[in-house]
Amino acid sequence: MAEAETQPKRVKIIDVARESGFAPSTVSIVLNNAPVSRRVPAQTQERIRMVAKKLSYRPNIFARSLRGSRSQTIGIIIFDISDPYCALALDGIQRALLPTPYLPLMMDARSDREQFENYMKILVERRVEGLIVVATWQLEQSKFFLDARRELPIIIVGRDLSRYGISSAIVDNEAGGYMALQHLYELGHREIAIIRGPDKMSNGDNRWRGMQRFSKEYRFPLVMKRIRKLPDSWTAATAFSLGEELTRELIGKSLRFTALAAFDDITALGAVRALSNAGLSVPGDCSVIGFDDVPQSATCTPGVTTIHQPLSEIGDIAVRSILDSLRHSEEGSADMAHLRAFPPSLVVRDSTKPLAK
Amino acid sequence: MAEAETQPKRVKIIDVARESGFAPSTVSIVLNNAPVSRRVPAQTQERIRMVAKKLSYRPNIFARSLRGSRSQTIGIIIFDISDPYCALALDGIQRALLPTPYLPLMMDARSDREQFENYMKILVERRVEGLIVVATWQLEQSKFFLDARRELPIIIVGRDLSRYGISSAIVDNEAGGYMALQHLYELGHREIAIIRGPDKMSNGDNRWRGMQRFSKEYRFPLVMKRIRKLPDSWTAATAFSLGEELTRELIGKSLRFTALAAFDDITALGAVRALSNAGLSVPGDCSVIGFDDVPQSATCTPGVTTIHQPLSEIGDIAVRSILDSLRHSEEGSADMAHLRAFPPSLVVRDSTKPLAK
DNA sequence: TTGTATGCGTTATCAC
DNA sequence: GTGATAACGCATACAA
Repeated sequence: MAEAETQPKRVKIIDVARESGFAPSTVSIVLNNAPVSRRVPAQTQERIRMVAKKLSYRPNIFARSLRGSRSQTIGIIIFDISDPYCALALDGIQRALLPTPYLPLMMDARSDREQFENYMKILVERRVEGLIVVATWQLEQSKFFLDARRELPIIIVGRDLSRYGISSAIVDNEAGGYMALQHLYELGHREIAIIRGPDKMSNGDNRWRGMQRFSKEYRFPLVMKRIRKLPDSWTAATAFSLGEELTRELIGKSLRFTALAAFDDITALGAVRALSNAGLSVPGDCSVIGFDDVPQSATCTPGVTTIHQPLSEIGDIAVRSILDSLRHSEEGSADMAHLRAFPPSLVVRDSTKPLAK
Repeated sequence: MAEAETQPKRVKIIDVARESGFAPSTVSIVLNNAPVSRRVPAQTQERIRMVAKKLSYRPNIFARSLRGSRSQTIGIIIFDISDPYCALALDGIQRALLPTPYLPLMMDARSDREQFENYMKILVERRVEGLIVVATWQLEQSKFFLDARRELPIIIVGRDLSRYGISSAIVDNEAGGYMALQHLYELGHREIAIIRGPDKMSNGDNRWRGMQRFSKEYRFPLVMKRIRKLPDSWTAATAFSLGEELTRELIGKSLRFTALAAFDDITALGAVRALSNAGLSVPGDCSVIGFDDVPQSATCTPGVTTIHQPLSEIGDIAVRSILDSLRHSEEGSADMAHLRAFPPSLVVRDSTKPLAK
């Protein structure tokens, strides 16, 4: 209704120039802190800046990006923002990006591979200067990654794709698996059921590998019949019901187990549901441990003991890595793909307790 | 590795022109389906399109946006993506946006008011053609909204700001509050504790109003001493512990209550924790109902009965509203701010059950 | 030290 | 029907 009256005319650099009495180029130089600006008198600079602020001048990004090809933005592409793990990682990344001059441009693929690739193209097209990918599973090596990597620095959070030449930042999953099993063991549990990750994890399932290492070091044999593997159909959306189903299956076989280690928190929550439905209490009859430390493991009752991922640090490193690469490519120096793995930590809540003698 | 390495050089419209033997302007006209293109022979069009595809030409958005001032993007600004409610709403919006030619440009303010306003400015600056704001609480009338509204269509999801001339899409909170209380009542509960929303909700607390209406219609008095109000410090991050605290308080006063209606799901989860810590079982000793139907109310055990918001529809309407406004302003027709309220629905899980006689 | 001229890739308005 | 040309707003090399 009110839109016909005031067409808010944008203030351009030439307006600032006129108002301050200098030429547009001078204004540009000053406002961008160009190297040459060191030779323009402080007084001039101040005057220009003042006028710019007074007119609340904001450069037109399209013109700026068209001219140079820098956009001052970092692309963030998330495989599925409904996945609480992704949301947590995103938070870390955003916080790390805040003090930098870069603007995050985020896209959510909503678990759709095609969308994911499409968005990657779009982000490159939008001239993002770097790309941070948050994808925790079901992400195979993609031709797009390699193509994109030729044009801009790129890092992936949550998966290890370093062997394909893509920098990666992840939690040390093996250490986490080790810790989870160790925790149950030290509480006195010896009959432990395990729900492993799906085969398809291109990580291989390092959490499982960590458990195997623990088993070896402590000479504590893992009994195969108490172990189930998540199917490849496992996603953030199906984790709960799969966890419930596999646990029901374990219970049905009337295998004894006094503790259960799940591949992740949501799977663990499904396990809790199954145990409860079978009339077993957690942790009374069975201790349960998860992995990831997503918000729901803290807000359910009993709170679920889990392995925490330092996503704040991971986000930090992801951002720093991108900025480093940017600087490197500016300086023409080499920039190797690297893998950063961060140590997880144990968060003890109420779903685990010492084995009653 | 002997494969032909194409340098990441961008293909421009002039390349397509050369390759197809026509002029850049003709190419532009055809590829954009401009009105004039009706007069260029089908054969020419086809040839141009073919070449464009062959070279995989993608127009430079910066040049395009600089020239015209349309960006083909819709801005989405989220007050806090960690809030599962926001995440849910976002999902609905994204899905609705998918089949349109508009690209979502999303920013997450991470609960920071200043960031929020800053991002709003940035989005306007980036020439988004419309703005969808997802903010469920703690959002007062902002000068920015009104300013922005003069430049582009804007709709807010999750709050009713229609009285300030901002289109809004929300769930019918009053109906929801009514339903929640009705559910407990029909299960036979008469001693019902209630945790109301904070005063600061600029909605006023319509959920509470709905409960009052139920109370009147059913001649079922609400007993004040069983009612607690969330403090203004209530946020997505503090909801759990506030719910726990208020419930502990209620229990401590040894007031009898056989059911509890919480302002939202997370608060309800806090209540469950408090009840459990006090040795009371849910729903055995006390039924609990939440509001929103966020994921964690389904994945905890027992699952929490709650009031579901049709966020998919709400997202749909938000997007449609923006597109309508866009069309209107193109046609110069009037475009009134409106309020759309959607009916919620009851989702019965395991945290409520009939009162044992 | 400051100003002028040029080009970034498109699209729209004209002539042809 | 098609093609040359101007303009969008800015940054930069170069001239003054």
